[in-house]
Amino acid sequence: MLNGRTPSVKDVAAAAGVSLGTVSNVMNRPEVVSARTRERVERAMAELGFVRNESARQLRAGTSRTLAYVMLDGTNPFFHDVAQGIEFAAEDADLSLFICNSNSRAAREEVHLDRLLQQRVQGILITPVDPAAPHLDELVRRGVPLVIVDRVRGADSCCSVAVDDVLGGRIAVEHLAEQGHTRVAFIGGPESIGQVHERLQGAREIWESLGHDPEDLIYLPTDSLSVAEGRSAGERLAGLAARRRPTAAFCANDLLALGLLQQSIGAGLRVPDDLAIVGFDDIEFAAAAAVPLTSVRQPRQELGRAAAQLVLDEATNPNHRHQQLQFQPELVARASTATRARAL
Amino acid sequence: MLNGRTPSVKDVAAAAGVSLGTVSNVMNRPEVVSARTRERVERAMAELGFVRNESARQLRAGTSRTLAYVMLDGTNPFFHDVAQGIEFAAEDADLSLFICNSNSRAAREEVHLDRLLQQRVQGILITPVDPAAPHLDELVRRGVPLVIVDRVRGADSCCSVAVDDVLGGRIAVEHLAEQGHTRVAFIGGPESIGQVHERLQGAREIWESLGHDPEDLIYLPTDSLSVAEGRSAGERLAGLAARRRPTAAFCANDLLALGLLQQSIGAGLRVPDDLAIVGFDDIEFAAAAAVPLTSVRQPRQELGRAAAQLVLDEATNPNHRHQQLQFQPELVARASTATRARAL
DNA sequence: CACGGTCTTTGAAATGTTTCAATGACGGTT
DNA sequence: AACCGTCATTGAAACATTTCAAAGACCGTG
Repeated sequence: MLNGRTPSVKDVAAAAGVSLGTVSNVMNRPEVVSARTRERVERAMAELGFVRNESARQLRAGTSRTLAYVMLDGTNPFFHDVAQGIEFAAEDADLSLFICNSNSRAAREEVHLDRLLQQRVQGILITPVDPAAPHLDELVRRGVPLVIVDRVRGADSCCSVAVDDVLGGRIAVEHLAEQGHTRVAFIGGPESIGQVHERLQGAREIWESLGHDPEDLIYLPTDSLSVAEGRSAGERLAGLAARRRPTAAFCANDLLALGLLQQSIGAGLRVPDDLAIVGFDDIEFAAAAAVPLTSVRQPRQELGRAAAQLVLDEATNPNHRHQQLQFQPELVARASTATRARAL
Repeated sequence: MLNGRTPSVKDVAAAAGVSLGTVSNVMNRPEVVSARTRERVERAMAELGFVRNESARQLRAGTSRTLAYVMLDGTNPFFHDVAQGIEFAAEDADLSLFICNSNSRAAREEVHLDRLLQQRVQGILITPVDPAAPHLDELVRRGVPLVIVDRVRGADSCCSVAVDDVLGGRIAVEHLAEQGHTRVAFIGGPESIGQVHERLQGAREIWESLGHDPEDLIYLPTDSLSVAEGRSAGERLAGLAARRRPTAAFCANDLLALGLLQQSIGAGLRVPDDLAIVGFDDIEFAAAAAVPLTSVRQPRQELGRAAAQLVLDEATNPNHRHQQLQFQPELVARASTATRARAL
């Protein structure tokens, strides 16, 4: 029985008594081969347990059947939701999705990109550590279909899909202001992350346009966007003099908000009565928190799906035009900012 | 400039004025080629922007450079931690990791496995929907290195890596009993999942061996292991007659526990005073919950790492023996079961 | 019965690598 | 000057597929 080797089209052809080209036709254009031989070939395949060798196929056909997503941070569920969206789109297009994780390390990201290039994947989706990194230009120069997810690049040298983060900042703070808060903290960092910068910018814009004193929007910087940093920000918040202490906090993402929530409750504060909290992303765990978290919702799966469609367009449509898609975020109000009678 | 085509070894050879075999040597056994020509070839590669075609390499060399993990449920962070562990091991072995997600659907799992077979990946790690599924046998028969993660298969037809779930159930309930609870709920399901079954079994064993009435260990079945199901179990719990209502709950995983916690707090219960809660897995969000969750910790990354090592051994070591590795779980006590004076 | 047309099947080339036996170059030793 | 050994390079075959021009088979028509 083929002495162990895994059977090739040649073996199938021999078993079915046809030429090797015919076997290939059965797989790639079944309509061209007569019903009788097709059936014979298919039976031979089943009997031998034939599995097409994708490397050989790709080598000869010159086209890969996989997409890749390089995600930024595997510990943040947000990116998995994006990946899920991409996966659905890939499934529809009958492609495989290769998921990599750079863990926010530029070096790792580069290794992954290099591998993907070697693999000749059909397109790359990426949430980069640094959208301006030169190795991304490199991809563009090479002509690899590329879409930046949840970030944007200066020049429109490639497609990107993102959310209007300035607007996100505005609606979060507007919501807090409506609840009567007059001193609000913004928690997030480092500011070098575009997202953080823009959410803060939106927050400041609306705050001032509502006639509040810029001094009353307090920026508490963090080193990263993690639960632990949220806790530590909570401690710093608690350490502020009572008359300077904010009654509400807007966190640059939900992980921070969850950390802050935990620390606050642990310290005996009531949420939202003593401290109202707004997060960003609206990950599943935001709704599942002890005090369900108000959050600025990003259409996470939609983001992924749209990105996949763009990359496919670039890969297949000869007169593709790069686009910078922008989605609108939307506020999901929950208990962590619930309205109540507020002492003035 | 090569009129658009991406350069091949042939182009590099021409540019460097050497034979094509020499270029290959530079990549695969640099020690055999003289320093001068090696340098010349490397310069040519850099100038042309040569990237090795992995399909061709794999086709000829007959060996793939990637591992694959088919995860069961992308919405559960537990599996991402496992994946992370695999990724580290793969990184050490200089391999790529292909991550797929079956979303608990057997059909999707099968599609993924088929693709991976076509890709001729070096080995497959999987947390299967059903460990007894025939398509897994198929893989074994084909001789694909295979490791089952976080489940076990009856016969030792392949390697597996798991945690002692019976023990996990025992230590969870033992802990609750030590805190003085005399009526405890077990929340989880469906029981057809091996994990659930064994954790329940462990719970019952220790409960009875401590001299408690089996009737006082109340089984509240759920349809799945999600946050939403946890909430719904909480409602059922609240609906029980006061004299039958448990003072503690052991949940088959952390998602359930998080849902239960949220529902309970929302309903005005104090945790742990009115209801103590133990989860399972110890995902990051367990510690980050409003009331930090006591949980039975699985060594998640270790699980992945060990699984990767097994699959590599099977792939490379000719006298590999299948092993069923079992890790010990360990209780991480947090506020959700904190000791307090208990009314008897 | 020759011709033309349609529908199937075939055979060979091509894809980009790796591998390995064979060749070549170069010094040093007799 | 002939010979030998070492070290570096070369050339061709092989891997499993796809593609496409060309050949064959079959049938009806004139």
